Amino acid sequence: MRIGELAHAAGTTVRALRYYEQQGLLRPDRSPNGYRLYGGSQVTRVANIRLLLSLGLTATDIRAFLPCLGDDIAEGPVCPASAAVIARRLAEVDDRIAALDTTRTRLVDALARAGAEKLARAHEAPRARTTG
Amino acid sequence: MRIGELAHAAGTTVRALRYYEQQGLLRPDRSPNGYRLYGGSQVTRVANIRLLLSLGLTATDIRAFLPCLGDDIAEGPVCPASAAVIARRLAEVDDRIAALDTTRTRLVDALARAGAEKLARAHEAPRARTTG
DNA sequence: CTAAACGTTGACCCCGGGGTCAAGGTCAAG
DNA sequence: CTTGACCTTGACCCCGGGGTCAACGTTTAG
Repeated sequence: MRIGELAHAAGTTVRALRYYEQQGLLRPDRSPNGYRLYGGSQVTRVANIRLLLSLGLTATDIRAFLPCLGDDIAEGPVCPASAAVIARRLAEVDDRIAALDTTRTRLVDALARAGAEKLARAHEAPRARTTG
Repeated sequence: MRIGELAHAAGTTVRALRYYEQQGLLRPDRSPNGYRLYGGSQVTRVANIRLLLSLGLTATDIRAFLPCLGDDIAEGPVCPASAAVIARRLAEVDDRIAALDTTRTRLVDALARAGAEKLARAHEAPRARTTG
């Protein structure tokens, strides 16, 4: 299949596929006229790339998944080589969450000082509901 | 005082101050030779701008704070005009946190499938400790 | 034959908050 | 006069993930 067909099958755009290739995530064959040619398994591969991107991994990060990028990573096992990458990203996410929690507290505080006590109280600690 | 002095006093850079001005957050006088001239109160103003930026507000958002940007917003009341801006930003932060929580769960899950069970368990639910 | 619908590469645009030159004006001290 | 520290505006660079042209080649249908 050619790039347009793959883009359609994978629910993305031609531009994105060329970008993934530029980032070293895809290596399509070329027909004599220069067109990119993809096999059907590349649909899964592209889906995996997009899944990992949605998790906040960068294109560079995803290169660590190359050995298992053709597998069904949403369900099955992920290649061990990527564990370090995931762990690092996880740490970043934890940091981001902690920072946002701090920010949240300060915003609620500022809201209270803005004379919007009702509004502030409504937002007081909504996240507590998720654990208690 | 001139821009270099203010930058030093406010703990930031000349470039940043010019950027804030470009964004409409500062309006210094000009000396006959074109140099920017700032009063001492502008130090607080710049500190406020930087505080709000650190909370994730954008330069555009901060324009809503113009009426109270000279006050001591870290301690005293914030001008009511900015309440809506803060509330909106708060909603965004809540969304971000929720999204990151989801991402976190998926990352831990992926980590487990990567054969790094110990690592995954270590990260299992560290945020639960903050509420329980 | 021709037009449409594909494909190709290359290059500029976006966002946010500035960093980092470049090229030049101004002012005090030596 | 000269040096050096300060100031000015303008313009390009960064990151990530592409969007959106431009200018051109190829294939397919009528």
